[in-house]
Amino acid sequence: MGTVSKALELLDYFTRLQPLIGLSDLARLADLNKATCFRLLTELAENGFVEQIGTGREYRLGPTVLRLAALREAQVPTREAAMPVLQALAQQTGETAHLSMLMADSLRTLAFAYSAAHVTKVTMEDAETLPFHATSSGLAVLAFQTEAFRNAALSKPFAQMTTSTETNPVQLRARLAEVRGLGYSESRNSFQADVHSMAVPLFDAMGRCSGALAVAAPATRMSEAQRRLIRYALTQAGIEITTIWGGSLPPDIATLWRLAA
Amino acid sequence: MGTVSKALELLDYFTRLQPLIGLSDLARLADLNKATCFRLLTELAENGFVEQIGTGREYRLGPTVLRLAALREAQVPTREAAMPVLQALAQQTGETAHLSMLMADSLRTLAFAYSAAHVTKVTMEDAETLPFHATSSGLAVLAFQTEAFRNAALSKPFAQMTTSTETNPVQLRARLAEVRGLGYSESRNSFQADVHSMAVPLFDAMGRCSGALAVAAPATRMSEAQRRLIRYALTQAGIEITTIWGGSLPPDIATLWRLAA
DNA sequence: GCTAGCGGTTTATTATTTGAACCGACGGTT
DNA sequence: AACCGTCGGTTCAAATAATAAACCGCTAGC
Repeated sequence: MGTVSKALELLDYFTRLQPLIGLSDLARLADLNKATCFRLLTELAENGFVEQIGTGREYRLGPTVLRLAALREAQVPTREAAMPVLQALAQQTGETAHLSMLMADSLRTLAFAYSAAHVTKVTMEDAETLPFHATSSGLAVLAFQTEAFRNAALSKPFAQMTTSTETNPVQLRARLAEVRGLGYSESRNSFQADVHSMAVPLFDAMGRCSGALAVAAPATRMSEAQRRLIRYALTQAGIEITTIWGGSLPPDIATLWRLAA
Repeated sequence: MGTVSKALELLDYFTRLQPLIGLSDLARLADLNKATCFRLLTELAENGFVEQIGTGREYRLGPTVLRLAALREAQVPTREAAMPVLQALAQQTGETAHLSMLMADSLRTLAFAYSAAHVTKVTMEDAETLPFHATSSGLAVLAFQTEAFRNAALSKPFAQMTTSTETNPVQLRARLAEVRGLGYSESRNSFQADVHSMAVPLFDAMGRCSGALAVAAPATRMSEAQRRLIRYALTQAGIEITTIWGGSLPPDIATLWRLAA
């Protein structure tokens, strides 16, 4: 792996839960020599990708990422453009809606919207990594990737996140085939206990699946009628976001979703 | 300069005006060997910092920057938190307000807000680089940096952007001393002809100046009364944003701004 | 069917990155 | 107050990764 990737991967260790990281900690996390880590951090800092905070000399993400994000949004209005649809989806279904995108082979939460309909709801974190095998979004995205991508993803070990997490690759492949046939995915208590979620894939201009749209609810509220409602709302919102993004639905998905309506 | 910086600087060539760049173009722009440029781009792409677009194989900024920006905003709500103040400032003054931050030794526009009061207005671009010597924001920021920073910035050549641009380092130093004495800066026709702007510095938690807040108007509308209004509105908004950011005003600036009120 | 430029690849050469040891400073413990 | 561990940061020889020129196949324009 090149030096550049090492530096960029350092940025991945900054999370909502651990937004400040010291030099030695980061070197340990990234399994780098402290001197190497220091040099990389210094270069990142010189370019504003990280900055050092007063006491303890810890590092955090810097202001440059804001500038780049503003440019990216101006060119490809991904997040902002999808937000209204996401909010409408949350409102229609009365549950938490979230949008995830494929970034460098991992699926990350890009945005989410809550509904005010219930006090109990599924809560989300920004920029969380979603495991392919244990989330409806992950299944939806993985189902529509190339065989090569799927093989790579399925060859990694799967974390047993709850007692119901499916970790058998053979079973997972069967689930994915099923998802391809239905045009949407579903996951029950496999990421977090008591959470039932449904998701649809999203497609870019080249017809590649680049993310997913999902609705997650406490398992107890997922009645048959509610599942039908969510499936309908998801496919409609999926069409909308794909359109906004200038993407194109594969014909078979378009057909499946039309039948669901 | 390290390899990492070279890669990161590639990202700087993507602008609002040139959001898509081909391999050969970028190599020329960055003055890199095509092979080198290719390798760097590939590493950036593997990490989602850039992505390749269908036809022509051009590159553009990738989705990872959105994720990082979301994390940064969650930790340090810079842009979002300042937006309402910026909008109020534009409305109060009837002119264009903008916010810039120091990123890796260059000053960049982070956000701006227009007023609906006049049809003619100063328009802005996101992520634009503001020259220190020719903008009120640049003067405001430079005035409150360390002597070392100032020397470095003043030793670079200055672009003559309009016929009135001040490019004499000695004169500029005098201007900066004046800005320190006043607590705000002003620039007239020095960046764009017919644009008159005023700016105040913004300070972070360590009391370092990390950005500027400015109001820019067509020169013809800058009456004496209007300048007083803008100066007042700017200092108030400056106090507000500094507070929101958890920053602390240097005591002398606090005094100056209180007197302006 | 020619040419020029494109994105991408290869290769020996070269310069950069690397890691162990080291530094002074800080904070707790004995 | 002497000790200990760890912190952020530095040093320098050894090792590894980055580099540049030439080359490829391809497309578009003429």
